[in-house]
Amino acid sequence: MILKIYKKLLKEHGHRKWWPVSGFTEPKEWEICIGAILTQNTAWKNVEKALRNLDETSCRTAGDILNMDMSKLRRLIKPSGFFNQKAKRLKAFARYAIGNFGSVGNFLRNITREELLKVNGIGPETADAILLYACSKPYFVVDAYTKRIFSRLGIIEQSWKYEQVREFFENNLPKDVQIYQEFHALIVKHAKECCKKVANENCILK
DNA sequence: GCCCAGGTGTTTC
DNA sequence: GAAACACATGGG
Repeated sequence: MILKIYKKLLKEHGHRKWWPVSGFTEPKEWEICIGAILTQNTAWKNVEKALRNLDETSCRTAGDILNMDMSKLRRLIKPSGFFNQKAKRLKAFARYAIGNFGSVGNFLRNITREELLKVNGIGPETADAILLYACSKPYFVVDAYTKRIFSRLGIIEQSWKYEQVREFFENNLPKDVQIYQEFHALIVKHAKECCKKVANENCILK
């Protein structure tokens, strides 16, 4: 049933090419990690401005984040909102990756979900976005859109907790990184077009 | 001016 | 536990 919805969305919207990256960081997966933190409860347009500021300042690596003055980091990411706490989160995250794994590459290869969730500022959705899109590990990313769309369809309950929804999707889909990556991207696309807070009558899933 | 956006951590019942 | 709140910018 879930796979059928996936195929319907894929047919409607095509491949989404997620996660969007410009590739200015080293490694390029690092941009996914910082984007995942910056986009917390924030429109992606605003995140792009913050990422562009980092790009223009040649802030390309975790080390660059660590070495940067806090006030400068706050200023650069200001367009993405919540800049005080996000600056702290970026620092904490970079410190964790480098301090515990030596390099971002090593971090990406060896990090576990359980460990990632212990980092301050990394909740379940951010952790799964990093695991799925930066590490290419099969964890399904659940966001507000996912809950809204699938509870409206009567497939899940609005009251389900994050882990419950994630496990539901993972248990009802082939354990396939490509599908998980594509599906989440399609859900975001679909939500923005046709499943906003006020439901669209022409929703293709109805 | 109001509402919303690819959440998370803390405080308070 | 779960509900309420703080965190902040920019676009519609």
